[in-house]
Order: sequence, then structure tokens, then C-alpha cells
Amino acid sequence: MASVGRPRTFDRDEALKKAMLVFWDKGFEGTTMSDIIAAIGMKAPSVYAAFGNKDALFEEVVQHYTGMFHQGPLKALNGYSDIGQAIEHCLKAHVDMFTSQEKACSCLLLTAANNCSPEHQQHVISLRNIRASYKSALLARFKKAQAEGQLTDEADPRSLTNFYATCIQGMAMSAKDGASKQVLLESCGYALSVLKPFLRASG
Amino acid sequence: MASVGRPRTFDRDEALKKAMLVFWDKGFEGTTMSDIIAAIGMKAPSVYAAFGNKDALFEEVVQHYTGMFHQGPLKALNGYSDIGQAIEHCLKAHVDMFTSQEKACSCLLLTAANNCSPEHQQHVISLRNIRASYKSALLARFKKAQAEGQLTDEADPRSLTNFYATCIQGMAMSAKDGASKQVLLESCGYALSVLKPFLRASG
DNA sequence: AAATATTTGTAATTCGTGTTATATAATTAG
DNA sequence: CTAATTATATAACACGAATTACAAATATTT
Repeated sequence: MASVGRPRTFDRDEALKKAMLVFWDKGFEGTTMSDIIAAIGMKAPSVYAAFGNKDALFEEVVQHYTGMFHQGPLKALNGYSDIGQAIEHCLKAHVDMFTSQEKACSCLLLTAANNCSPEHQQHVISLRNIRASYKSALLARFKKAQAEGQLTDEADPRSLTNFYATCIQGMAMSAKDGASKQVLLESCGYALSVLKPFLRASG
Repeated sequence: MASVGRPRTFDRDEALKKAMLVFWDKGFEGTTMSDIIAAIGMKAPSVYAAFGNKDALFEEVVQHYTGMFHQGPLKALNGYSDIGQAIEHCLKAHVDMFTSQEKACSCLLLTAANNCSPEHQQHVISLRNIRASYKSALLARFKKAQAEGQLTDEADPRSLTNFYATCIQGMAMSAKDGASKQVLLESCGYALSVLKPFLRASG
């Protein structure tokens, strides 16, 4: 495939990560291709040859970011049999992601394409769908816990899902405003206290 | 002042409100002057004569929106002597604002200038400052309540402020994703339950 | 009525940004 | 070594969006 012709002088995966950091920080429309090109350190035609165009590059970035999400918060959510532990580690994994970069990056899925001009609505919709599917995972987790008898009958998986999704999104916005990891973890603590009355003593 | 010369054929205040709705919905950079001009129903030179330019118009819109904020959530926050009631009505006032328009408008202060190109950072900073001053009001309210003996000594006004600010911002983002008023009010209920352990039986 | 002042509408101007044409360089295949 | 193929760099192109000249219209003041 790539064995013939002049070889590429930069690493495509590294370039993708650099592009991700820019989009993460500045959002889709706040980012110019010049920003991307400067971050990658190559010239425009090379970047376009490697990634197509701005839209395609952003989609690839989102896919990569989503992968990180699966290995962090989602893995935590489904990696503990106890619902209390699952939610706790899930929230903390979110905080880790939101504060993982030098600049206050928040959550790419939440902030990178909030307000877009009509010609870029595709990205707004795409990110919204990813958020919705993430909420579905949360809901499924709560339902499973209730089915297993870990939650009381009074617990409502749907409204709990909405509440925790709200907390997560709020922490993302706080992170964007510069909230420290410690401050966010304090909020996690309060959020977790909401769940306690619904936890059934495990047998 | 305006008594001489051809009179304006549109109402400036009405035009400002129409502009606000567009910015509220689409954000600063997601909105084009053509959008604004179409919404107002006049031609470009008239709009520019009345409001200066896009930056000045946005600033005026923000000022107007902030006024609405003062008459809603902030008024509720400081309009009840009981801290529990104050927070409850404050949260509900936020929900009212976030769901007050036909389209899911969320919070202009939070979503209208999140990611901006470098030449519009002024707006990002301006909105961030307004959010910070709002958090200060929350903090002051909690401190006052504790000084009055309405909160236990274990209550930490600072972290409570961060938590509720997070909830409010999260609800704003949920509203942008289409959450109904009822769903948001359920989250308010959970958020309020966090405060209960810190409430001292009033005398 | 004439002069002045301000708004309005049409049509341009300016500028930034995404993208690409063209020529050159570096590598493999025969 | 020659041909074929792909990457790189310079420089340009195309398009949308913010803004403004200019001329015509509508009001007040004298």
C-alpha cells in the first residue's frame, strides 16, 4: 500500500492526537485548519492528503476520543459489580479525563460542537447522539443494579440517569472554567451521596 | 436626539430581544449577521446603525440576558430567608429560564461563547466572568445562611457552591440536549437532597 | 419651501479560512 | 538507470461573512 512512492515524514497517529488536542481545546469552529496544520507541523497539502478535509478529520478525532471514553468512564461503569462502586469510579474517571490535559479541556463530546453554523450541524448531531448513547449505558447500568437487588424499589433508574448525566456535564463545564481536580472530586462526593438512600445493604 | 431626521421604522428594544434569541440559540460564532438581520427584519445598514457591530450587539444582548438572570434565579436566591427555600426556588428559576423558549435554548451565559476563535476571546472571558460573579453570589448566600445558624458547622459553603454551580451548568447542558422541564425538576430534587443533612432545624 | 439630519436599500468591498493546482523531491518497481 | 508513484512546499483560488459607500427616502427646523 504505502510501500511505493515517497514515504510520509510524519506519524499519522501522532498527528491525529495533536489535532484532537486542538479540537478538544477550541472546538470545531473555534479551530482553524491553520491551527491544526501548525500543531501537526506539516503543510496544508500533507494534512489534507492524510485526513481528507476538516470534517473528516474531526470525525476521526471524535472516534478516537470516544475510544478513550470507552477505556475510561465506560469501563469503570461496567467494571464493578457493586453499583455504588461503579458510579463512584465512573464519576472519578470522568474527572480524570476532564482534567487530563494541561489546558482546561473539559469534554470534547460536550463542548467541541455546541453551537455550529447550519453547514456543520452534522457534528452537533453526531456528538449529541454519542452523548445519548452514553446515557443509555448509564440507564442500563442502573436497571441492571436494580434487577440484581442492589437498589431499592423506590430507586428510579431513569431519573437517576438524568441526574448523574447532569452532574457529569456540569463537571465538564466547571472543568472548562478551570475547576481543579480536587474541587471536581468534592462535587463527585456530593453527587454520590444522592445514591446512598437507594442502596440496599448487599448480602 | 432622535427627533430630527428620518425616524426609525423598527423598535430597537424588540430588535434587541430578537437578536438575543438568535444568539441564545446559536451562540456568538454560530450566528451570522445575516441571521440577526433576517430575524430583525431590516437591512444590514439599519442594524449596524442601531447597534454598532456584531461584538457590540452581542455585548448588549449579554447585558440584557444578565438582567433577566437577576430578575429570575438571583432574585430567588436572595428572596427567601430560609436557605433551603432559597436554593430550591433558585434552581427552579434556572430551569424556568433554560426551558423558557420554544427551541431548547439552555443558558446563553454558558453556551453562547464557549469556543471562540482568538479574535473573539473577549466574549469567552466576559461570560466566564459573569459566571464567576454568579458563583460568588451563591457562595455569599451559603455563608450568610451558615452565619445565621441555618447550616451545620460541617457544611462547607465553598464546596456546596461548587456542587450547585455544577448542577446548574449540567442542567443547562441537558436542556440544550432537549431535556424537558419535568426531567430537569427531578434532577433539582436530587440536588436539593444533598443539602438536607446540612440543614439545621430552624428555631 | 429650503436646508438639514437621519434612516433605508442596493450593491459593493474587504478579509479570513478551507481547499487545491502545480512543480519538485523521495522512494520503489522493472 | 528509467518509469511510476506518492509526499512535500509554495502559492494561489473560491467562498462566505462582516462591514460599509452611495444614493434615495422621510422626517424636522427655519
